[in-house]
Amino acid sequence: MAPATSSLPRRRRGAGRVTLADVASAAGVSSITVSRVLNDPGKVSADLRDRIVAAIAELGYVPNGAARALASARPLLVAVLVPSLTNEVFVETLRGIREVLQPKGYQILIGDTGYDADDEARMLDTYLAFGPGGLLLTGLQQTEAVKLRLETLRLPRVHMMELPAPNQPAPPTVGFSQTAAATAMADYLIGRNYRRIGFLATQLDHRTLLRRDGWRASMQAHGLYNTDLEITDPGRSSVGRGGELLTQILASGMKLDALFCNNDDVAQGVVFEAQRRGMDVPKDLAVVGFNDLAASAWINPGLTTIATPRYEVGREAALRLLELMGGGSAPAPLDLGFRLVTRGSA
Amino acid sequence: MAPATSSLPRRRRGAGRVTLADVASAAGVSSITVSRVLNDPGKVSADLRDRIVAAIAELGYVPNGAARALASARPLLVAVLVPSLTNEVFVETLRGIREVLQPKGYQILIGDTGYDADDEARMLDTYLAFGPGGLLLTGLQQTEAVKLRLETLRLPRVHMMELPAPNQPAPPTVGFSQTAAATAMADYLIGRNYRRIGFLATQLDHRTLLRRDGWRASMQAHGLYNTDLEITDPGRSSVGRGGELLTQILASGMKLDALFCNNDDVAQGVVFEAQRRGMDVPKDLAVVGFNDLAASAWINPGLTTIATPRYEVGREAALRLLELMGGGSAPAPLDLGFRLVTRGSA
DNA sequence: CTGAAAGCGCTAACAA
DNA sequence: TTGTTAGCGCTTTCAG
Repeated sequence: MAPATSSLPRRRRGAGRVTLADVASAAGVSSITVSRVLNDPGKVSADLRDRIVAAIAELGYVPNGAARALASARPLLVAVLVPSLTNEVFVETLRGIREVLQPKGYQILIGDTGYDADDEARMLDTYLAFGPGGLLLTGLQQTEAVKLRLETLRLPRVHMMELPAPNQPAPPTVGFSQTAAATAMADYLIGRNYRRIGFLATQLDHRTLLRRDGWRASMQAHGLYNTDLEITDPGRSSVGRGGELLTQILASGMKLDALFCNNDDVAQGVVFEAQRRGMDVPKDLAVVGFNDLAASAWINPGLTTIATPRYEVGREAALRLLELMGGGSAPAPLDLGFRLVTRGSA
Repeated sequence: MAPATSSLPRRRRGAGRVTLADVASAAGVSSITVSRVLNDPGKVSADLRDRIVAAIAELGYVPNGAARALASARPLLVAVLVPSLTNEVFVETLRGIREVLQPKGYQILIGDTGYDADDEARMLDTYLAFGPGGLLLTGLQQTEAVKLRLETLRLPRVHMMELPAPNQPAPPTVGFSQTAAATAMADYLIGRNYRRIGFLATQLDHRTLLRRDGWRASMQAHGLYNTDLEITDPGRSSVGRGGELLTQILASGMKLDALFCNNDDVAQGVVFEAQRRGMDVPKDLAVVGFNDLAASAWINPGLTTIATPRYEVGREAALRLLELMGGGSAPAPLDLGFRLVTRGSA
């Protein structure tokens, strides 16, 4: 006698994962009923539901997301591209994103572009292959190729952290004015009677350049601008780099009464190094940063800085993306502002 | 005359994404040939290949990952569960993981469990639905339900950061001995003639408890152990919390000559707060941490701490996972060790 | 080197 | 409330 299963098509691939059909036959129902229990339990009678739930548990069934995505054409993923995971700022943005998207059933594919536009382009293609329902991108500086692809795909997307030029057509964006924030900070320093205010720019990503523009605007408006005051270092920002750069500045004989660092990591390093050299911050050198990282309130002296709404940027961007994915129309850019936080360092 | 396409089945779902078949007909070949160009270009003649590549570019074709995963049963994802993305340690572990897995074509699904075993369990189920080829988990303390599910699934997995008890059956693991590291640190302090060495435990995750055990072992071996020396705070670790806890300790009138903090964040906060109070570190109070975060070398005084091989843990764990996914047999636990880094703080 | 047919596991549409 | 049928877009198997 032939084995009972001989007439069934032999399972060729996919070793032996438990499928919907397995659960269905164990519970004595059709697959679609099991599917309903999973997706819309209200549509199945309590009786059957219990039997099916029991069968699922017993067999250890795990739904196959690929099959589900393919059949329903309803995306389960959102791709998020940030420049760095090492940076507290983007981690908090991600937290905001997650808190909005996860309850809605979306999983997040996180891409770390390493501040590199070409890597971003490659990563985008990879992630697109997973059929995400939407995209969350950092900044507005994508490569031309990426922009083109984004346009032709017509995939819902929201850009984060910056703001488009006013009165220009722009993709949905949630952020704040990096430039205005830097101008506010420079104005503050000038108001405190600092005159030789250096700008220390590391990393040189687009947001750093916007901050430098903001500082320049203020300095020029007050007749204090001078090219020498711009100190540039293409390396990655870090506390250590901040210390090293202060050492270089001092060695160069450059005279400054204040130093505006493009971010808090660097500013903290400058403060630590100044301390090590017995300099008094802010008397010998005022130091300010950008972002208000968690530790900035606790170092000595506390760091004067710009508090950026990164968590809120994440939340609001995700909220807008949700609307877009639901068929809503493109929202206007949202400016979430910033806050100047004054502490002992300037 | 009926339109040329009238005999084709009407496309019901999935609006209008460009498919393999579209590319195929544009290039005048069959879909499978296009598929081969994508997956194994060597098997297609240069002539056809060029035509197909052109068609792909022209139509802006993006492969559908769900369909590919479903048809090939070859997983494209690896799920990684870490307790926190805010923690530099895990971010560096992730970097190691990515550097190994991405060149092999795997994308990474990152889960942030928030140090919560139940959330970890939920997250695992969600991620399992994406059909990952393997799992990278932090620690060895999963809930019973999770352990059971992991056993029945027989999904390749590697645990990170800790080490299983010796001579016990254990899942593949890459890490180092948290306990031995803490013992080494306590021994070091004792060797420097510190006697009243407090242990400041925040967060209370499993690795913190292991570190406490290591400290206890050393203290007991030297007859210096005393329950009062254990200071416990269930809140999340942070620089700020470290400062607050030092304040509490001082207010309580407790006398200590050294403080062993369960991680560097907290230790940094303690150092900053001590500084603020005009205390001399290490004379009035020696302070040590755990992990050797980037900033720990730069604060004043530099922090004596344990350098942990988290980047290597990520790399090695990913390498082992790759082997397992390729059908290799379970590797023995790998101990990557640690390094005691002495700086000014103790 | 290229293609036809079948089917991965699930859900949408329609029927009973 | 439940089931039947077809098909999502791709790759596998097997032929040519």
